[in-house]
Amino acid sequence: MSQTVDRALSILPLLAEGPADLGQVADRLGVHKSTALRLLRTLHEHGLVYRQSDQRYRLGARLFALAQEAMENLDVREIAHPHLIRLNESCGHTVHLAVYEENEVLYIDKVESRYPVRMYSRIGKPVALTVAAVAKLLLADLPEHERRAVAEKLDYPSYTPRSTPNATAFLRELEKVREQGWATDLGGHEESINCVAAPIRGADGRVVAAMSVSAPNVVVTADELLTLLPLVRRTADAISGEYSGRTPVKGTV
Amino acid sequence: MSQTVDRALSILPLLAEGPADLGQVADRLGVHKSTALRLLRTLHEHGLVYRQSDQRYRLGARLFALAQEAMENLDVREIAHPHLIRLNESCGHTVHLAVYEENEVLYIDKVESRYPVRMYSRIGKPVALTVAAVAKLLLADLPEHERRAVAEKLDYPSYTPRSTPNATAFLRELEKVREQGWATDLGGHEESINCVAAPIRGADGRVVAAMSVSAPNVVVTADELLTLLPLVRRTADAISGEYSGRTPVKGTV
DNA sequence: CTGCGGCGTTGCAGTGTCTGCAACCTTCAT
DNA sequence: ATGAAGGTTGCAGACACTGCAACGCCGCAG
Repeated sequence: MSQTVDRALSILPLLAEGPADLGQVADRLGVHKSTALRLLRTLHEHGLVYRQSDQRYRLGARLFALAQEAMENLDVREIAHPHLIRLNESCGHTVHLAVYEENEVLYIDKVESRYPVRMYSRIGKPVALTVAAVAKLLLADLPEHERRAVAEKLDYPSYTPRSTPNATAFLRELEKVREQGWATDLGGHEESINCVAAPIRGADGRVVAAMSVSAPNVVVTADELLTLLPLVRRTADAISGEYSGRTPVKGTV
Repeated sequence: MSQTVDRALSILPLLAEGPADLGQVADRLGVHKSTALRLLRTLHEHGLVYRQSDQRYRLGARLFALAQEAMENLDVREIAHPHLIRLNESCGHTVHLAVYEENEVLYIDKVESRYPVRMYSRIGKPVALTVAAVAKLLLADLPEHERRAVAEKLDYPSYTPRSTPNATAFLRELEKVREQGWATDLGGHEESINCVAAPIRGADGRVVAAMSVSAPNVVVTADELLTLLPLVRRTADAISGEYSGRTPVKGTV
């Protein structure tokens, strides 16, 4: 909508790939060097871009701070956090919290497992939509046409033989998830990792977030993990209760 | 430098404070609603801004993803991480890694303590410059005039009676830190928390990052914490060695 | 049901801001 | 010393951005 801003913002993902010098930025934007310079300067003034010692540009510190603040403003996260901790303390596995936004699902909180085997995942990282249990829950709650649109636009990478193969299978899975009110990922993303997930709902019943417990095969089998389902659902429901204002939170006025 | 981009970027910190509607944004920017709308739209297209269900604007998901990628591109962090983990495993306390950038010091990594007492700090959060041990190390390494300029521009909040009171005291402290090659914060930020920190240097000897171990009084006294200094320094040196390419990293070709 | 007020959105004309150019400067390598 | 490469600046012209005003939408109250 706004050419100048559009160009300036296009610089950010470009720099996210790694540092670049003025010429590279100008080329990839398709603008004159002087133009790129002025855009970078503006970004720099706002701290979004940093000029490292070799004169090349990198993403800047304020970006972290902004992301940080944005995160702290997410009510769900704040409310959910103590519950996630408690769940982790009682079962020992990795616990995730995720939300859906604009065709992406991303982790907004994570509590690490209490044993040395760690999962590779990070707060802020986009989630594999087609296989992750939390993604299934969040997508399953979208209005029908939107769900269909998303499902057909997606790629279906075969992470493992158990990955969701295509849109049809995915939509069927979402339908199932929608009805049963919980979801799993049994080795669909990484062969040896299973997840079980439950939805967190707002006052209007819409799914606002999803949480999951993940554990590798070497620690517990899929069946054993599934025995945690009631606990996961209870936790998710407790969070839903607080989030939608139904459950008064002790300690709050 | 570029008015349009400048205005657009000013929206981000504004939204970081909390969601706002079109009118509020326009007012605070001092522009017409239609102008604000177009800026917001552009930000939206790039995923930096999200329109929540009540039509108000919030910071968007891509911001997390960008911050995430930026962080993963920081070589120091990647190299340091396993060392931090190991240090945490051997001493049990909270371990931080921080860098300096444009008048700010911020945590770029953190390993939580192995006991229930947790510190309030977050990756991406700016650090209290005048008291934190890591900040002292990073500022102490700045060229003299810059160090002085920063010191005089700062506020010196009295978090505790032991907080650095003013620029003079701070500069003296920095000089000391510079000479001894390590730093502490003994209850200067939070009465009951002590830190001991060491610098990580690049090939040219400049301080590129600083790491610290923090622990509350209730767990160990300041004196006990200080006995960890050699271990902290060894860890920092090991990281420096890898970072500057002096130590070949096993497992890497 | 209807009229009102608030808020977001769109088309348009004027102009102020951004663009690309070309010349200049610095740094580094030959 | 000389040249090349990349960064920086001033300028005139073009066009993208701005603010306005009118419109549409929704919720609310009479």
